[in-house]
Amino acid sequence: MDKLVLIDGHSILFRAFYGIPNLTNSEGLHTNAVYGFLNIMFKILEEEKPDHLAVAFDLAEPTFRHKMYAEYKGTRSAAPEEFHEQVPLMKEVLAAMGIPVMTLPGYEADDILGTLAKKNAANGVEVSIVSGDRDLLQLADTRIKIRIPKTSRGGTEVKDYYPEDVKREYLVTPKEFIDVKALQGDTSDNIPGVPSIGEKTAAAIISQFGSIENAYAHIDEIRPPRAQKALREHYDLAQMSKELATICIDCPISFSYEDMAIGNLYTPEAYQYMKRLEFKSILARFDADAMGSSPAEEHFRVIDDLSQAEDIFSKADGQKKIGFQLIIGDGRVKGLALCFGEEDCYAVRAAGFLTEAYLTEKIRQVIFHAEQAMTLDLKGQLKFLQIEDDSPALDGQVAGYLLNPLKDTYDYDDLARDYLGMTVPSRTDLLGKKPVGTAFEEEDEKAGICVCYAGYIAWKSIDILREKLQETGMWKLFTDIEMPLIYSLHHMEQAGIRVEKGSLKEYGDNLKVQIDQLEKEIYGLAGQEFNINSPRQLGEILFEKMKLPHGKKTKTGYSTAADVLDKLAPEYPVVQKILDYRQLTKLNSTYAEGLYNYIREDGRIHGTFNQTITATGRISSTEPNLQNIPVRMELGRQIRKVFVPKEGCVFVDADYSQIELRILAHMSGDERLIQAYGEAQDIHAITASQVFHIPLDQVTPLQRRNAKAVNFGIVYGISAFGLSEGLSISRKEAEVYIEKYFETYPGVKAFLDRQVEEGKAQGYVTTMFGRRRPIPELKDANFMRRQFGERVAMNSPIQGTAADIMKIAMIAVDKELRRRNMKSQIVLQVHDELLVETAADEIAAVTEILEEKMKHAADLRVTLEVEAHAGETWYDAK
DNA sequence: GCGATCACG
DNA sequence: ACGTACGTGATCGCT
Repeated sequence: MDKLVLIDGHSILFRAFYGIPNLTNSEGLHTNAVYGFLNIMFKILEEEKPDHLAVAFDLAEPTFRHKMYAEYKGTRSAAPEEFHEQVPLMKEVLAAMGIPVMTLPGYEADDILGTLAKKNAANGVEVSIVSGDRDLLQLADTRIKIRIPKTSRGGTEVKDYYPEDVKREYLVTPKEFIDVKALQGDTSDNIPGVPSIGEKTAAAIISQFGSIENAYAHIDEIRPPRAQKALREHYDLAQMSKELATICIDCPISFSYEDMAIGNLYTPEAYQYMKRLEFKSILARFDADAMGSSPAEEHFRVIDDLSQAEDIFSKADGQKKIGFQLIIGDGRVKGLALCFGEEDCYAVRAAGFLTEAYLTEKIRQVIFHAEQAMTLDLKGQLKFLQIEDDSPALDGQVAGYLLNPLKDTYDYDDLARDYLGMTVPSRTDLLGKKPVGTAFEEEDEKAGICVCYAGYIAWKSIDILREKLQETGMWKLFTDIEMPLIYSLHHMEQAGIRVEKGSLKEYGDNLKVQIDQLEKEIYGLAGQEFNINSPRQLGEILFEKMKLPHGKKTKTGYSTAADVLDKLAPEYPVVQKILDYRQLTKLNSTYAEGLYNYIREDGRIHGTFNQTITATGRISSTEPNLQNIPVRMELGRQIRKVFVPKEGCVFVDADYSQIELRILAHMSGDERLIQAYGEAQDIHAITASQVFHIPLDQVTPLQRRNAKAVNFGIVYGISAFGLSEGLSISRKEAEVYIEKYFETYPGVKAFLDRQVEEGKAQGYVTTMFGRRRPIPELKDANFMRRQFGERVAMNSPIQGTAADIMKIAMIAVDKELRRRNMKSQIVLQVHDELLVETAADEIAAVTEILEEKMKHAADLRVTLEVEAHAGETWYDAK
């Protein structure tokens, strides 16, 4: 069966433009629409596997419709410049892939599509037309499928229309659909229509009468009267509109079926385009091997012989700049990369005389004798690399993170692309899923190349990364905070935290008993067994079978989120039980069982603390996440009792009190807020007192709660909607609160406005310590995303500064503990909290160090308050 | 692999 | 009209 896919170029490009977040390459070219178009196209090609393909575009010049109707506006005149500049680019990219780009003077893309679709379908070809424009539904036919992509939440879904689908949705045939459109009131489209007839009414009238002509012939029978009047007065307009909306199916387009045959899309020419546009996921579709390799590879050498290694190390020793990389796999050193010039790139394999100890000692020497040594993921190598923060080692990934914290990865190929303008094969390109360590050990040739690249790119990017960090004012942040932090995080990971295995098991077993009980009760009340953990099944049981009033509508069904169920719980016992069940299963699977599996031989959990993940500068915690251990609910909080210090130790826990609000006071310089925070212990109460004009001692718990929610809102980037949700009040009331807050603290308002302004002007906002967060959303074509950008502009300087301060404090505490050779060690950092496993005889000293270093990590116009407690478990130390 | 949910700051 | 509080990660069900 022959298959032809026809794409409505402008329409799909336009849709992608508004559907895909703003994207620019390093030249500053807007690329989001092209990117979205290509993804939709590839998706369709994969689904349909057609043998023929073509894309039609409109031309700027007038068409036959303009001649028919002087007022005709033509297609989509009001798109922004960012869209228009992508149209020629799109055509070039398609041409590079050998895909026919069709245009026809005097006609629109629709006409080309209609003509080719009908002609080829008549010859027995299966045709798919891809468009975002529903007017095309008139072309649906037995062998013509209209495919309309919907950019729904991230992914693109394609909705298909054969004639019966059009009938189902609009109650009319494809041919009649033109009449529906013509009858319909103008909806910002380019075609005039009869005013005040909506889609529903128009569809009903046409399904009854078949056409506007016949409807007009029965004008007295038209219901509702409003529509009858409209058609009576504007019948001529409707006819005109019908003519304009009718797609021409015999326009003089000369593309033959053979012209549209799909050849090899993955041409070197197309590859160059994808490279330039930085479409990484699309580049992955190309066979990189066939596209030629980087000339740097000529000088890559694999070493597995001792005497050669000796030569290289002695040549490397004393080099000012080096790139290095320990290759680790299965907890062992498999080799290393070492680079100190374009022609000196080596992958040294650990084998025979080239032992782990030999390699690590040699590289340690080379690093210490260098002025600058760069590597990627230094923390991951510190277990083997016996160096401390007095070494000149720099981490290129962390540098890349500071320069743009929004990326997912900072691998050598990312740095090569972003800072060296080079396209090099990634680890995955070279090795697939296989770990480098294993592949290198097995003498895989490509692994040698991969290892060399790591060293080569680390070496080659030293200068540019330093320059960029200096240009952006982040060099100090890099060298004084982020680099030392690597060592502190490493120490913390090495320390781990002790967990009582037996107690954790007991806790889990206890939960399981209760879960079983609840499960039975829920089945009883529901009248059947089902998977309570499946939101889909649960929704069906609650809102269809049991007919409970459903709250929020969702994408895939009914929402069964806690805030929805909370409202139903008082009235329906089963709902409360489901909430309890959810809580218990969460505690059991994520915490009881989840954590249990991470306990190592030493009785401790050694999680990973990631330094290059968050957009704001915070660290994150994985495998397991030790930064979200329950605390808010008592039952969950009990888990903290299994986190215990080792023998002879207690925990000392110290946390900042309202650090973000204090930072807001300082950064905004609002005198009233600064004074308020200087005086009062209870920040939320004093906010209530000042905002609502009540004496501090007369603030009610409700007023305090409201003030607290407003404070949260301010830090999150205030919006009336968000606050109204948080407080379950109307938007109007929320607006009043916000207004009163800003009247009370005008400096805060000015500060937040300034962040948004700066964000728009510069493309990024900054923390007190110069950390940047780019906010591309502020320039997005999509309103919601722009709005999001504004909230981010308000929040990031605050959250980011808090993160900076905590990092400074953490480094200082860690260094002090080590300087004094103390036995105590930091075991956790939870954003505004440090947990120290403290030797019994060091409690007073540790408490003092924590308070001192945390309070004085930054010099603000308000004091930083720290609360410290000692306890036998984490539960008790809070 | 992604959405829904829920744990934390 | 749009459809939202900021920042994370793990688990589950489902395609």
